[in-house]
Amino acid sequence: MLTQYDAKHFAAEVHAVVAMIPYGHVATYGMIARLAGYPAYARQVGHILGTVSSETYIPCHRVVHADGSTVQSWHMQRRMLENEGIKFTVTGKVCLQHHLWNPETL
DNA sequence: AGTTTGACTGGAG
DNA sequence: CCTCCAGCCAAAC
Repeated sequence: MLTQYDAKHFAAEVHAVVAMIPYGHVATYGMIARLAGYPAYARQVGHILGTVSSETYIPCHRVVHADGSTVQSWHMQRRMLENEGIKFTVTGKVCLQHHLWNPETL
């Protein structure tokens, strides 16, 4: 059982949630945090994806900011998303109305 | 042990 | 739609 914050457990949960994001869809850092069981850890999700992601392949490029914008310090992300058919608005954000993943569709 | 940093978020202006 | 800001929390200094 989990009595307090456990970095390894958190990383494992984040890994599992991100892995189920369907092709052509995206999720936000906040969604991942909530689905992983850590509602207030959106920032930590970003930390995990930026460091632990090298261990195993996970579609971390499908995780964007809550407003649909892509990560400023990770320019390759947008290209990867466009490569799988994701559309962007003229303001440079992912068209969430069409691509935001709905976890209830599992 | 105090401060800064960061792949975050929602609300206010 | 954009910028600014307080709240957020572990990690790195």
